[in-house]
Amino acid sequence: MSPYPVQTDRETIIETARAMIERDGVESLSLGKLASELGIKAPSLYRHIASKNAMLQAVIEQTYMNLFHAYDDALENASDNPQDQITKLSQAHRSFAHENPNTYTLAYTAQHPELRTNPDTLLERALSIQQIITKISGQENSLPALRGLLALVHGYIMLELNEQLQRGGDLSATFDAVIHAYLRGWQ
Amino acid sequence: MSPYPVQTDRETIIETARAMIERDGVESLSLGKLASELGIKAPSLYRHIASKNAMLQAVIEQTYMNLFHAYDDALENASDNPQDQITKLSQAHRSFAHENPNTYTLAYTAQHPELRTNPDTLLERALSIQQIITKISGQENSLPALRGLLALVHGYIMLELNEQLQRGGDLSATFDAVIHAYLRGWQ
DNA sequence: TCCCGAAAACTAATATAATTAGTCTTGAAA
DNA sequence: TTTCAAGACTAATTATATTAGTTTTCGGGA
Repeated sequence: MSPYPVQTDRETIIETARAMIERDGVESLSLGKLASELGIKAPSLYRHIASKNAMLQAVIEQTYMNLFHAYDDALENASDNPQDQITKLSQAHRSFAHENPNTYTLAYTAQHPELRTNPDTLLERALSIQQIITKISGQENSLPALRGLLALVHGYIMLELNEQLQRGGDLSATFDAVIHAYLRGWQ
Repeated sequence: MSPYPVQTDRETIIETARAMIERDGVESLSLGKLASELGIKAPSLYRHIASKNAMLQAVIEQTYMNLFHAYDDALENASDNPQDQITKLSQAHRSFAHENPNTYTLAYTAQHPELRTNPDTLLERALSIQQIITKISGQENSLPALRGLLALVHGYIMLELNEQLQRGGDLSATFDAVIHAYLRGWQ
């Protein structure tokens, strides 16, 4: 299977890159530093990845997978009350973003089209959350209500991460209150 | 005032950079291309700007100024009904982002702390919007309600710009409906 | 056991970018 | 007319992504 003194493989590269981005920010990640952390030289990376952008794309995809895993954990700890499920999912999303601010931001603000994640990956998750929302908003409003929820959760997090909510107050409690108000508006 | 055959000045540099970013994206803006568009060589830019980051920071600040100008225009065309005022402001914000997607995204996702805009610049605007919100949510909830509104508007726009709302439907109408539901939740 | 091919590493080289150092030019003011 | 400072220029440095071409060594077949 593996010839030579194999130093690394694609999976290790992606995970190392992910960790380095999370630690130091995307801006400061170069293929040289990444290779060095892996004990190889930069050009050797091209045996495993097509380009730096392709590598970033893989990091973004992995980040979504990790986020979805956090969703799963959250749903396991939720009651069968839809309001509670949405709250738990939203909190899980926010916690994930706070634990992984740099990769989260990377995943959600990928400029280059080349870096965008396949929508189908996201669709399946969206549908299952939409089913929960339907119980609150009704069938006819479930897509708008879902879109607004995602916008609210993501927007709140981005404002926090960009330090644009600096006027004090308990930001966790405010988050919960805002979600609650939003859901009430659709009932 | 101006010695030599002056080719450019700071204001022209910033505005040209802003236009180029809007046209081609931040990623593809180099000081070389910028200088070339201005008819000079890259090192000459350093007579007017301290660094590329300082220049980006100025572009971001200008973008906020332009956004605030759009707010002013919107309020002139609004009735004295707070619900109407918030709707008009939100629509103006969204329109601005759609007309200036690249600079809008740059302004709102500046990674480097070096690029962050002075919070005081934003505070004055936030306060005047908060006054309007107070009439809907009441005094005690006005800060959370304001934060949620900004999150909702910004988050919705970012999802649109990142092409994460691809399942059809009238996105403008949905935006209005989502804002409306949110405000109802705080009444 | 030996050899050989392919995977995966390496070195060298190229192109693009940001930035710094040092020099030249010229318009305005003395 | 002389001077000087602002603003331009060229040359050089450092990083970085990427490509080309070369070397190494293991595992499987002769």
